[in-house]
Parts: sequence; structure tokens; C-alpha cells
Amino acid sequence: MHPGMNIRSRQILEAVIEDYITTAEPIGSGAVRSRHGLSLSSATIRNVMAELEETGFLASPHTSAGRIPTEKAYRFYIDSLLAVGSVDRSEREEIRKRCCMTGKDVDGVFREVSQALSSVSHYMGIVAAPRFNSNLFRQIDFIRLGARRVLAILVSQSGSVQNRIIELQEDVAATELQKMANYLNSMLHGLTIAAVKSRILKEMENEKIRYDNLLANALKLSQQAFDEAGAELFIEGQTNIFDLPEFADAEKMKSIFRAMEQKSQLLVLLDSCLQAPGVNIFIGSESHLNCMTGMSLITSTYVSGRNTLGVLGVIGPTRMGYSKVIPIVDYTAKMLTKLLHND
Amino acid sequence: MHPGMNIRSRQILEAVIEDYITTAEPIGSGAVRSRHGLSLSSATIRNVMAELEETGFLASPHTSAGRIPTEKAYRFYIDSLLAVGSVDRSEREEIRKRCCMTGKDVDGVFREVSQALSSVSHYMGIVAAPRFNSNLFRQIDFIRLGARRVLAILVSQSGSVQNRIIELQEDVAATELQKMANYLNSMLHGLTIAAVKSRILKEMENEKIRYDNLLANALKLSQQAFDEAGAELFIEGQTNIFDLPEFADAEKMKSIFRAMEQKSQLLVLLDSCLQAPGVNIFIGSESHLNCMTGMSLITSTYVSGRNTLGVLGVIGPTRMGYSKVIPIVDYTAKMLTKLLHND
DNA sequence: CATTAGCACTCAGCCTTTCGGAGTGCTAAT
DNA sequence: ATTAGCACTCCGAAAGGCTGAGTGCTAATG
Repeated sequence: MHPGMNIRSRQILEAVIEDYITTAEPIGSGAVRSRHGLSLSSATIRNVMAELEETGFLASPHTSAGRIPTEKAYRFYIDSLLAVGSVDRSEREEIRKRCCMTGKDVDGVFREVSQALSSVSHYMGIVAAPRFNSNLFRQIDFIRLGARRVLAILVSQSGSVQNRIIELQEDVAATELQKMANYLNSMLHGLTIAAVKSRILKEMENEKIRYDNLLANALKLSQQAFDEAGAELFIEGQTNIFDLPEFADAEKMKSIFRAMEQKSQLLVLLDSCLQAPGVNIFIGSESHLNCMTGMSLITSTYVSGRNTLGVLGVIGPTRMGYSKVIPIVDYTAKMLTKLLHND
Repeated sequence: MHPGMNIRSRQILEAVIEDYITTAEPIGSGAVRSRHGLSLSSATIRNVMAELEETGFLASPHTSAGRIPTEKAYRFYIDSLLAVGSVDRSEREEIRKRCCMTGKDVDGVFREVSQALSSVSHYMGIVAAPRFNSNLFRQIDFIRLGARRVLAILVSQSGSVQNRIIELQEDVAATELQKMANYLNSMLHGLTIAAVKSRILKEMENEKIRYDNLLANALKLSQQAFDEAGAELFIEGQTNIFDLPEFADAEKMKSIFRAMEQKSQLLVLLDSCLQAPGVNIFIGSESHLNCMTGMSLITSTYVSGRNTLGVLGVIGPTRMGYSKVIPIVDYTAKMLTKLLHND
């Protein structure tokens, strides 16, 4: 329980927050009274609201407007007041329907899940694909595209496929490439991609192999093939936030789109969620990203066995419908976990 | 030469168009005179401009504003007036620098080219990847992900990689999958993907094969693997158009983003360019897409040998800097052509 | 002593009015 | 044919006024 926060204050704070979430407009004392059947006069509510402003839970845009919740208020709301709802049948249905893999690209699955999140929540859906690095190696293939050009195809245990084009110094025959792939496949079987990388470096030191032209080349090739790629982030439903009144103004739209364009900052934030299993919530500045001003992020992790694979979530305004969205994110993460489980 | 269009009218029309391209504001008779050193009075210019309005080349937003060019004017400008410039050294440099394949994903190459287009033109870059269908088959691979889940990896001659997750009725061993892939690879070698599909259907009719469980299953699998995927369209630099004054208003931003989200309409338009080699220009409504109101599209095709592979281009406002952008699109298309050429 | 009615006060948002400037079309002079 | 001159139009910014929602304070009330 928060100091200086009796039952009545909590009720009023809750009322303000919930009304503000639905209307996006400052809430006045009268509105609290009429919309929540409190047997109090607006004057009393005004007194309480003034108090809540003093303690930092409410703020007023200007003297004669109603009050709006501060980040502190949302935090308190989520930690102490919020009754987390459940996911509607129809929404569950939609998420489930979209969570199917057959006939899709692996990336396509993540994109689809991201779309599901955005469509059900009406905010932006976001899915960070598993870091390729922490995945288990499954297979490598080299395909000769041209005289000096090779396509490397990497497949991980979870089924992610990456491909890289590699330019060579000299021509290599297709049969040679096949041999190289065979050699690498047997050597690297069952290692994590991270381990693969260090193994390749170690092998390259090996005197015997150094003088075997084929193997030396194979290692050089594979080294390029495993070069770190930018982790993939699927953000969908950006146009959803266009309809929110707080982003009606062109300047704010700009800044949000700019922010979503450079995904690296977001990735850092999402990565930090990998350590914290379950649902995480970042309200406004809690994310320490200035691109997230006025926005909140709800995340959850999807796993495979004991391994945390990745993070997904919803980005919306700070006044987002937490009681609805939290269970949606939770449910979707569980669905994706189930989906990725190869029995 | 256009009827009723003498030298002076052309000069004035050109002046209005070029000024409007740089300022985005209606151009008055005075502005034409002062900014273009014409030895004519503004009154004369006014007369000419009134004439140009009659013939449909200019329009005035209201009585006491200057004139803005119509689509007809842009069309005339491009067909008859425009001195197509060349690409600046520094811009060529940037495009060239970005057009490199090593270490990239195949899709990554197209995305990068799209980014190059947007960054150099300051509008939106757009690249349609080659239609998988018209590509030549190179290789198929099946990887067993789990008891009833198989990952199919398709590689085309050009190096595009597609992967599909396929759910099976029953478990299939990895060695079986290998055999299936071998069978398909030898059968389908050198066909176009379109031919592959019909070949598979035909084979499935074959009585002998019908009763060979392995082969029958292989065909069923491959059929799913070759199921049409949405063609890929890479649109980059959407935030560039935020800075254009004509899209400063929130409503217009919305509509553009909505339009870019559903890429299918654009794909149809781009597909139509596949037939017309070289640079194509669609001014405003010429694209017959209402999502392109007020926007123009400049495209060019990239090829491999005699085959047209795909289309790339730039989307900007109708008042875009054609003399700059046309050579950029042209140059980039040629770079991509060169890039994709496997010697 | 907590609660409430009453009241003066504030201020964003909207509407209206005003006004200047940029640009036009027309006419008469060159 | 060209141009100077002039009356006219109309956008858009600036300024003023009004309204209504909402506040804080005070004094009355149970």
C-alpha cells in the first residue's frame, strides 16, 4: 500500500485513470462523480484530486482543465489496482487462427504473430525473432551462384533460415562446395551458433587444416556465412496509432515513425526482457528511450523448453488499455511458445 | 510540338513547373519574371499564364493565388521540355557503395537498393523482387524440424531463397526426406518455377508413381513448398515524405501510409512495367490508383541477360525533381542489373 | 471534522472580425 | 503586341470576444 493513499483516494485515482484511458481527455471532478456512482460531491473529489496532484499521481495541463494521470499513477495502477482481465473468446480465436505455421516462411510466422498482436490490441505489435547466435546449428549449405559467388544457407535447430551471398577470390566448383559443406556439417553438428563461431576460429589456427586447401577455404567461407546479421524485429500495425487522438498532430506522427524506423534502440530494450521471464511493462520514460515518450510497452517472452527464445509485445500510448492488452500479450506469447514446440 | 504552344509559352510553363517543384507554392506572374530573367512584364506573363490555364496546363487554387502545374503540364514537361540531368558523383558513389552483395541476405540486397534509392532521391525507394514464379528452379531441400514438421528450402537460379514450414500427417525420417529431395532435384532441374508446378501436377497423375509411397509423398510435399507466396516489395524511406509540405497535414500522412501498407495495388502497377523496358513514369492519376493521388512514380527494370527480372523506382509527390530522379532511377537499375549478373 | 454548496476566477477552444499582401483580370496607353 | 495602372479577390495571420468546463477557496452544514 502506498503511503497517504486511502481507499477513497484509490477509487478516485482508478476512476481518473480508466476514464482517461477511454477518452484521452483530462478528467474533471464532475466526470468522476457522474461516471462512477460515487456518493460524494464534486467538491470532495476535487479536494482528493488536489491531494493526488500533490503526491504526484495526477497532473493538470492547465488550471481550468481536468486532471490526467502521471506515469507514477499508471505504475501504481498496474501494480496495485489493476484487475487483469482475460482474453475474449473472439480474440483468442483470432490469435489462434493466425498462429499457424503451415505454408509460411519462418519469418512469416513472426510477422503474422506481430500482425495478430496489433490487430487484436489495436496498437502496434512487435516481435523480436530469436537471436540467431543463441540458436543451435543444424545445417549449412553452399550453392554456387556464379564464378565467384556463393550462396550460403544456414539453418538453425528452430528452423530459422539465413542466407548470405559471399564473393570469392577464385572460382570454386560445385562439388568442392558440397564437400566443404559436408565437412562443416559434421564438424559443427549440435553446437550453438556462438560456439560455432569460436570453433571456426579455433580450427583456423590448426596447423594441419591450414595446409589443406579445401578445409581452409571451407572455414573462410563459413566464417563469412556466420557473420552477425542484424536481429530481426517485426513491427506491425503502425497505422493503428494514427487513429489515436494523442498522435493526431503531424509532428508526433513523424517522431514515432522515425523511432520505429531505427529498430536498434528497441532491440536493446527488448533484449533486456530476455532475462526477465513473463510479462514486463515499461511505462513512458521507464524504457529510458526518448523515442518512447508518451508510449508504453508490454512484453512477454516466448520459450522453447528451458531456453528463452525471444520477446514479443505491444507498443501503445501510455494510456493504453492495460487490463485488456496484458492478457493478450501473455496469451500470444504462450501461443507462440506452443507453436514453436517441435514434438 | 504541342498545338498552341510557342516558345515563350513553353519557357513560362517550364519556369512555373520548376519553381513549383522547388517551392511547392503557387507561382505568380511576378515570381516567374524575377526568378527567370525574362524580358517581359508581369502583365504579359499573366496573359500567357491565363492562356496556359485555358489549355489545361496550369490551374489556380483560387482567384488571387499563383498557378500550379497540372498533371498534363508535368507530362508535357517530361516529354518535351525536360533536360534529363546526370547523376552527381557523390550520389553515384553512394548508390555504388550500397550496391554490394557480400555478406548480405538476398532480400537484404533489394532492401539496401531500396534504401539507396530513397536516400539519394529523398523520396521513397521501391524495389519489387523478381517473381519467384518466373525464376529457374535450382534446388530444393527438406529439413526435419520435428516429428510432423518439415522445413522446405527452395533456391532459385538467381539465388533467391524461400522457405516454408510444412505440417505432415505422419512422421517421416530424415533419410527419407533426403531421398525425396534428391528425387525432386533431379526431376526438376532447370525448369522455371511455373513449369515446376505443372510438372508436379502431371507427375502426380502418373500411375507408377502414385503407388510408390516415397515419390507420392515427395510430390505432395513439394506441392506445398511451391505454393505461391506473396511477391516481395521493399519500400523504404517512408519518413522522407513527412518533410514535404504537401503532406504536412496528418490526414494525408495517414492515407499514404495506409496505401503503402497494402502493397498489392502497387505490385499490379509495377508488374505492368515489366513489359515496358527502361524508365517509365506515372504522374498522379496516370497510375489509375487512387492511393497515388498527388504522387508520381518513376520506375525502371533490372534484367539478367534477356530476362527482365523486376522493377524498381521512386515514389514522390507529383512535383518531384524529375530531372534529378529519373537518372537516379535509371542508374540504380543498371547497377542492380550489373550486381545480379553472375559471370 | 469531514463534507458540501456556492461563487469568483481561469483559460483553452471556437468563432468572428479585421487587415495586409500577393496576385489576378481588365482597360487604356504605348 | 506589350505594358502600366488600377480595382478587385481572397487567403491567412492576428486580434478580440464569448463560452463552458473546471478549478480553488470559503463558509455553511450535519
